[in-house]
Amino acid sequence: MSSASRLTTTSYAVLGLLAIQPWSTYELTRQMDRSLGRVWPRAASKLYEEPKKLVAHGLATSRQERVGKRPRTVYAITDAGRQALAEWLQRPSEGPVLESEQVLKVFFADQGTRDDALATVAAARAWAEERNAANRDVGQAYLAGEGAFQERLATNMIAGRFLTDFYRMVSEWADWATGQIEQWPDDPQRAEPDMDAVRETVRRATW
Amino acid sequence: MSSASRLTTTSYAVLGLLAIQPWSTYELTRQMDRSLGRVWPRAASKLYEEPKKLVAHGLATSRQERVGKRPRTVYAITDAGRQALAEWLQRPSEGPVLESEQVLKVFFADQGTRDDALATVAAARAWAEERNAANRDVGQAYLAGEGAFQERLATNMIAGRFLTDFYRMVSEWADWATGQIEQWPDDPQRAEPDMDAVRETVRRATW
DNA sequence: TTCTTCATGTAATTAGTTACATGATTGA
DNA sequence: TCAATCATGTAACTAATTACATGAAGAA
Repeated sequence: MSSASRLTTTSYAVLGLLAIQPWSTYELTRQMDRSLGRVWPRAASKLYEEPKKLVAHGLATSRQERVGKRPRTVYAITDAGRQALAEWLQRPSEGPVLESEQVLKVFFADQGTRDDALATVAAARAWAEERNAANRDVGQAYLAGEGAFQERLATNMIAGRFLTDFYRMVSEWADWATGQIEQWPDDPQRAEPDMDAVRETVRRATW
Repeated sequence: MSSASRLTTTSYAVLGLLAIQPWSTYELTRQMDRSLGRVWPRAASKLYEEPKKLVAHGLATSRQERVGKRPRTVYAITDAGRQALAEWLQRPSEGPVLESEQVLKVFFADQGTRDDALATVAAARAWAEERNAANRDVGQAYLAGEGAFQERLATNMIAGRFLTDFYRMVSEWADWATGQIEQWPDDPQRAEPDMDAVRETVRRATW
């Protein structure tokens, strides 16, 4: 019995990190902040829970260390863990899930002011630039031979490129949206749709 | 007190729909499926809960109708609701949240086979094409003058364009990734990073 | 008239977050 | 030596999901 509850994608995300090397829980949270969290964001406290589940399933082992008189836990993957990870990699995946409060607000922009809408897309642009800069720094570190886990560069790059493309897309969309909204009158309810832009958008959606 | 718990972004998403017109709960779930759900996905059952909260806060009213002898509830926004919505539109928003099991798997692709990785990116591409087709159909309906809520086209288009751009980006990324992975040897652990591709990616990230 | 799908919810469960507590380390 | 930050967790809470139940309408 013991069951220990089903493994989720988050469990496998942690398991994947353990496949690289053993980590203490805190180190796992650092990795989440830096890399993994961009495509699978979870709160730090979750990372204190999930490895226990992996241990209960026999996919990881835990070892107590101490720092001063304070204990800490370091987790390592088992052979069964590597096998479970490999099986997971063969299974079909869910498509991307996107949540954007900003786009949601743009969708309802006619209920607010034109300036609200402009501020919202400007915030989206700022967000994209900031994320992009951090992401680009990682890439540059690799180019300089300073990236952590150089041996993982081939896979890292493909995921990193996804982020680069995404941030760039958000930024370009924000610029385009700014241009559109600037053409609105003060009361967005009276905004006339730019039919040329609609046509161009439909064309862009036709590959 | 009564408090009725705090309003979340999901509450405002529903409130925004009610600002367009009154809807029954089921109709709200339809809208989620069709439009809103692409940027703020929530399960149908949530849409049976949230409007009650809006009513408790005085932001909406509910009216019982019947279909046969079966009752159903139709919600409408109040003036206070419109005001709350307008205030929400002025507030700062969270940036986009992206979750991708597929990119996660690519990140750990060296723990599986090359074919697994190819299958995963192919699935991402298929997902993007499918979503894109549905999204494009909406745009084409508008062009044909058949879109629902033509008066909302100006705002709809900006949100719709975000989706178009996103699906396109995913699809192009998947093609690029396929080309990269095809160069890997059978065992992805031995994959040599394509340094030219790294350089090009860093350049793309430099605006 | 029965089966299927559409429609309208409620209940049970869970995955995840926020808040809290506290020891260790560093540096002003 | 005091404050701030890094590190290590647990507890309380909640937002959201899945599962379930059932009536109505339309199709076979």
